[in-house]
Amino acid sequence: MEFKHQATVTLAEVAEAAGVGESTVSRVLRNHGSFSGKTRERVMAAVERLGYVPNRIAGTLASTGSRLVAFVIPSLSNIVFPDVLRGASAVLEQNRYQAVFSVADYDPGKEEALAAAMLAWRPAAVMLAGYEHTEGTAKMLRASGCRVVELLDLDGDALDIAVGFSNRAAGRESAAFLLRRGYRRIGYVGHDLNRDTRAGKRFSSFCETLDANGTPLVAHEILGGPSSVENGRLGLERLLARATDLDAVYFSNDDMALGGYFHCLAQGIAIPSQLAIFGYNGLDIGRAIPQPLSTIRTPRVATGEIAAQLIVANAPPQAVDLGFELIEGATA
Amino acid sequence: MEFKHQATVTLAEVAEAAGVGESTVSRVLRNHGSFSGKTRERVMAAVERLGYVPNRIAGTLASTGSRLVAFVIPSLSNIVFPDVLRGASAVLEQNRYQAVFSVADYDPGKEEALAAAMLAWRPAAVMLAGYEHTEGTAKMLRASGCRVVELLDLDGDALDIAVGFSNRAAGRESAAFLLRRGYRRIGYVGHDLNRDTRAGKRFSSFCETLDANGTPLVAHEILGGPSSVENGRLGLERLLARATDLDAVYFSNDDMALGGYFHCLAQGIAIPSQLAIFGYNGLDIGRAIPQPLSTIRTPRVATGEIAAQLIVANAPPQAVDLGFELIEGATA
DNA sequence: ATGAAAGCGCTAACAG
DNA sequence: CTGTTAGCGCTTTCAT
Repeated sequence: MEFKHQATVTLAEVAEAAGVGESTVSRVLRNHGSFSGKTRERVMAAVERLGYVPNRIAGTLASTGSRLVAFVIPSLSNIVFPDVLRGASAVLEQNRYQAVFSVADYDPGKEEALAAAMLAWRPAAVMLAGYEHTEGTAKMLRASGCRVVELLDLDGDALDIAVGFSNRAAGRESAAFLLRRGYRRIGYVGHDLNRDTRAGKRFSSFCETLDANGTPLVAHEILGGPSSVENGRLGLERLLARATDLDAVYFSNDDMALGGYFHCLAQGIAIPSQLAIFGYNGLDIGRAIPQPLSTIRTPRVATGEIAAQLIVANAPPQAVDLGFELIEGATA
Repeated sequence: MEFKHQATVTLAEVAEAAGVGESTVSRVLRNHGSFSGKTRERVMAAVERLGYVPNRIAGTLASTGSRLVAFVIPSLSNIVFPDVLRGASAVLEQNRYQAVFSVADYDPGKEEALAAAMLAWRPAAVMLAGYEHTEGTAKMLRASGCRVVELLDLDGDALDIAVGFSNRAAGRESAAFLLRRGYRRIGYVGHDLNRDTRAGKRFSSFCETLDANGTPLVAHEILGGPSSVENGRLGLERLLARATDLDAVYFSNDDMALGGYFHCLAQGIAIPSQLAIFGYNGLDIGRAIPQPLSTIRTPRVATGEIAAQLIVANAPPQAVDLGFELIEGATA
C-alpha cells in the first residue's frame, strides 16, 4: 500500500509556465550549461510560483548516476555506528548526497540480503563494516561496479576502499600497555565474538601478545548476545567467581568495561590497585566516571567523514589508516 | 563525480534470455499477477545466469509509488534516535522499504532544507522529531502529499500521524514523584532548551507542578551545547556551588543525570540521602550503575516500530500515545 | 543560448 | 497466462 503522489508539479509544467523548453529548466536548476540571466529569472520565478520540487528518482534514472550512499551496518544498539553515520552524513549532506541505511544485526547472511536490496537503488557506494562478508556479498559487490567502502578494520584485503585502523594492533597495544604497567594475571570479558569479528581480532592479538610475554591469559568469560553495560557487569562477576587472583581485566569494549567498573564500585573492589580495567572505543562517558576509563579511543566520526569524502571525490581504491589513541586513564 | 554504472543487466535482457516478454519478467519478479510455474522457472534461471539486479529507481519512477522512508532526525550523538531508527528499520526491512536519513542538528532551518532534499526522492513518508518545525517545513510537507510522522512528542497538533508520548506529562510526573518522596528544595540541570524543545516542554511542566505545590524550583543551571555526561557533571558542580541546600536535582536526560551521579560519587555526596537525582530516557546504563537511576523510561524503539508499521499499512492520520514508565530506581 | 526528441529501465493497462 | 505499448519525469545529445 505505498503512497501515490498527488498531482505533483513536473519540470514540463515549469517549462510551460516559464515559456521555455524543458532542457532549459533543467540547465538552470542544475546550474549546468549556459543560459541567460533573464531566462534564469523567469525559470526561478515559475519554480517558486508552482512550488516545484525536482524529482530525483527521475533525474537519477535519466543520468544513470546516483547520489545515494548505502550503509549496511551491523548494529544501532550502541553509539559506535551512529558515530560513523554522523561523520559520514555531515559530509554527504554538504555534497547533496543522500544516506540510506539498513541494519544487518551482525549476521553475514542478512548483510548479503540487505546489500542486494541496496544495490537495487543503484547507489554511488555501499559502505559496510569490516572485511568479513559472505562469498555471495563479495561477488555481488564486485559485480555491481559500484564503489565499496569497508569501515573500521584494516586487517585483511579490501574489496575497494577501506577506512579505519587495525583491530589487531589495538588488541596488541592494549596487552602491551597492561604488561608495561606490571599486570600479569590478566582476564578477559567479552560478548559474542563469532558475530563481532573485529572484537574477535582484538581478543586474539591481545592473547598472542600475552603469550609472547610468557604470561598467558588466565581466564575469560564470553557472554552471548550483544555487548552492554549489564553484560559487562555480569561477565566480570562470573569471571571473578572462577578466577579470584586476577590483577587486570580486558573488556571487549567500553560498554562492557563500564559494567565491570560499576561491579567493582558496588562490590568495593579497589580500582586499579585490586583490579585494573581496560576497555575499547573511548566513549565520552568513560571520561566522566570518577576514575577515567583506561581504553583505546577509536576515530569513529572521522572514519565516516573520510569514507564519505573519498566517495564524493571518487577517489581510487585505497586503504586509509586513521589509527587510534591509547588513553591511559585511571583504571589501569 | 558520481558513479557511472558499468554495463548493468536490464529487465529487457532477462526477458530476451528467458524468451518471454518484459512484463512477464516483471510479474514473476514481483510475484504479482499470474504466470505459469514453467515460465517462472525460466525467468528465474535467466535472472540467476545473468546476475540481474532489478533497478528500483526505474521501478519507482514507473509505478509512481516509492518504498523509501525518509528520516530527518535532530541528532545521532546519543542513543535516542538510533533507537528509534533501529525500531523503524526492522519493520521497514521486512516490508521491503528502504530507510533514508539525514541529521538536522536540532536546527529548524537545517531541518527545512533537509526535508526539502528528502522530498525530491518522493518518499512514502517523512519522519521528523516532534512538532516544532518552521512554517516553511510544515507548508512544504503538507503540499507534498506524502505521509508525515512526527515522533516522540504528543503535545501539539500533528500534521498527519504522531507517535510518542507527552513530554509535558513526563515532566509533570517527574515532579510529582519527587514531591511524593518528600523532596522540597529541587534544582534543575539541563542542556540547550531552545534547540531541544521536547526537553523544554518537560522542564516547563516540571516547574509548573512544583509551583502548584507551593515549592517552586530553587535553582537551575542550563549548559549550552548538546547533552552529555560531562555537561551533566559540570552542570551539577556549578549548580551546587550556587545553591548548597538542594535535596534533589532533575536533569534534562539520563546522560546529564549520569554526569551528576558521577559527580556525587567523586565528591562523596551521598545519594539519595544528601542529594537525590532524577533523569529522563531510561537508558540501559542507568540500571547498571551501583544505584539504579531513578528516571522515566521512554519507548524509543517502539516509537520507531509503530511509526513504520503505520506507514507500511497506510494507516489514516492519528496520534498514538505509547506512554512512558516511571522507574523508581535508587537515586531519588 | 535554447528547443526537440530520444531515451534511462521499469510498471501498468490493455489486448489477445 | 502472456506480449505489446505507452508512459513515469528527467537528462542529454544534437540541432538551430
